[in-house]
Amino acid sequence: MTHWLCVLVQTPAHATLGSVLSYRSESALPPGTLVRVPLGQRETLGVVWDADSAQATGEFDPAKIRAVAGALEGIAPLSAHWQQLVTFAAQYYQRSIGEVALAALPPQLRELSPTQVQRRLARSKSPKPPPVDGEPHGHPPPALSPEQAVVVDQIASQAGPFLLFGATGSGKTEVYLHCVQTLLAGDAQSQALVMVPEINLTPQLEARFKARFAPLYGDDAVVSLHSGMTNPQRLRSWLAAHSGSARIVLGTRMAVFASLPQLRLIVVDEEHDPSYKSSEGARYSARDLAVYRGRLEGAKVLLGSATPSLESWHHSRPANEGGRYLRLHMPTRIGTQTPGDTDRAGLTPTAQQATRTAAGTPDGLPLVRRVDMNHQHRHAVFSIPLLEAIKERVARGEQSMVFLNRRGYAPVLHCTECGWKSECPHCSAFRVFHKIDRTLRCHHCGFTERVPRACPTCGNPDIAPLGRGTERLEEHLAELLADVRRPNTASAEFPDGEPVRVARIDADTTRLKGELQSQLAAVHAGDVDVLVGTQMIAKGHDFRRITLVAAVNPDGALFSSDFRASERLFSLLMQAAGRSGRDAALGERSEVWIQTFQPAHPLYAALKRHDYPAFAATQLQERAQAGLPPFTAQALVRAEARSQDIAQGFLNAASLAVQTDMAQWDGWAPVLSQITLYPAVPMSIQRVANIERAQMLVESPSRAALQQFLGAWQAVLHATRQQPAGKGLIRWAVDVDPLAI
DNA sequence: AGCACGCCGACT
DNA sequence: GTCGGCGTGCTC
Repeated sequence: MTHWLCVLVQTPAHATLGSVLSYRSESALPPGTLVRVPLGQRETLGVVWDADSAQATGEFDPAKIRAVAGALEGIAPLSAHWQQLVTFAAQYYQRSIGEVALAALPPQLRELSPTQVQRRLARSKSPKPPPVDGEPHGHPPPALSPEQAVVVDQIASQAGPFLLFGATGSGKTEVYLHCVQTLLAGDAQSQALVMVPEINLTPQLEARFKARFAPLYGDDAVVSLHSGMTNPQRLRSWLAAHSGSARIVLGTRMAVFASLPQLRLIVVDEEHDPSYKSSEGARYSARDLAVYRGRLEGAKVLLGSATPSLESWHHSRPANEGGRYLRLHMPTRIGTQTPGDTDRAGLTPTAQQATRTAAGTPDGLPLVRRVDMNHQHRHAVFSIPLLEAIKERVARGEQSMVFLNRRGYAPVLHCTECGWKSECPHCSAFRVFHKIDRTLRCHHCGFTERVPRACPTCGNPDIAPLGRGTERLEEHLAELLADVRRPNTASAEFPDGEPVRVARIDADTTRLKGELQSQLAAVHAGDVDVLVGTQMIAKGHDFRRITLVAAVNPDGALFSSDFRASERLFSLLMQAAGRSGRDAALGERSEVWIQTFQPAHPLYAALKRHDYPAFAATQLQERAQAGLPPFTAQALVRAEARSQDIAQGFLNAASLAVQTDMAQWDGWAPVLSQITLYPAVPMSIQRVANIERAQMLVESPSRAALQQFLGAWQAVLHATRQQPAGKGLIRWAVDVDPLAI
């Protein structure tokens, strides 16, 4: 008997071809089945979406329908829940369903021939059995602190979703571990998904989860899923999760689409982190999809952060005020056992005690100090008191960390004679001076040239760096500390102690795989006295000997045109503060230094009190008054073209067209009346790699209205592209809930 | 997006 | 004489 099937295939967003194609098959294939299908001259991976329904053939000429080449044997169909997640994501983020579905599968499933997939499948079918001696070996899980115990009880007894608002060092990870452990122990099939924002954070997380769960469930029970893995590794992890043999999946945002047939718990750590929002393809928010997926599958969702996103904070207001998440609070830092000299690699999970520590503040949080730069020498990079404080740390054998969110030596090179600046010829941005290899590098398109010996326009040899990045900061700090010696412990070679060691960690020093881990290990081993870096070092890493964290020049974000800039700054500084004094023995004298020209700014005042709730309250009040998210729903339509006029012209034409069309459609007036369409404007970096970029903001007080509108606008945008206004347009894309405008 | 077909310059 | 440049056009 011939069956008619709808099959999803990967087709580009702008192809006239849809992503749901009709095929026939002699055998019945249930929805969710992975199949190989012929498409033009090639054969590609498809997912059966619907079988034997009227939709399966649609308008398409039945004579042209081809037969599926075959199903991928041995791989169970993707669950109805997974299909629903993909359907929702495609609809919400305005992409084709085929694109979302196929992008959610491991690349090798697409690339490999069915026989190759079979071979991989057979190889992974021989799992090492978990140890059978019932009693787990290794370290017993640490006792929970009273705060952790309360939180764990709440999670066990309530439905969620939960927002775990816990200070850095309050033991959120232990709560995750505990919840996962309870879940797995109570249900022999259940699976948990734990997400972190960055690939860099997965190794420590994996080490910690494996230490806890491999003795109980075997080494294969914990798998990772992130884009830093090789394709064979990803396929292996994916198959383990899909078959149910992996009980815990750890990963970055892409893991939210993992096939987990028995998913019961989703953890989103550092839920505020912008990395959860995808910035290419379907621009999904893995955090928001996690909440949707949890509801869909009946899995508990636990979002954790010391500085929640204002969206999540708002959603976790009391239920009688309309909150949808349950807010759980852990304000206290947990005392840690002084690790002594054995904790060198810093990778060993830290044994925790349920004790409060005496530290900079009553909750064990570091003291925040503001340095008024108005009272410092005009061009001082390091204020005198900060420099003294760093020297004190060196003298005591403690470590300091200095942040600057700008890599390279100087953001611009400039001619003192004619005013030439190191603009990128392909982008509307300056090329950054990297002294280490004497290059000018564009951080947007990658265009790199050697630094000219003299000014390219006037020949003046006197071209100077303007501003500073981490490279220059490291150099400058090394000069300032040149005379300082470390305390003389054992070295006979340096009677007065060795020179201070300044190191730098940023995207430039960690380009090679494994570099970050080895540089972090050097910091942990005490080989570094002062660490200079970008926000890369602010996230997650557990430094035990750092007692001073300094933000040299954070003011920029206070006056940014981006309404989310202060939220990000607050969160970054709180995270950075969290790096200081994690060792209880040193916690007492741990400090965070903020150099600022705005010492009285409310953001810094709230930071000093470690008072996120107060900061969030004022921010939310401002957002409400200004009609910004989370009180308004936003979407951006971005267009790329050879000229700015074409990009903007396309957007404005599509905007006009949808408004005139929609005004005549029955029943659409109420939708349109809730939509605000702004004029097209150039993007903040207008030109990248010689492509002009423009965007248009769409706003609505109603998320549902915005969704309806965007869905209908899609067709108009496609049509506009065919019109004269679309001539010369390269591409366009919708970004729902954009993070930067 | 792939992968065809299709019509013009430097090579075995 | 062919190999190959990337310009349009189609894929259930």
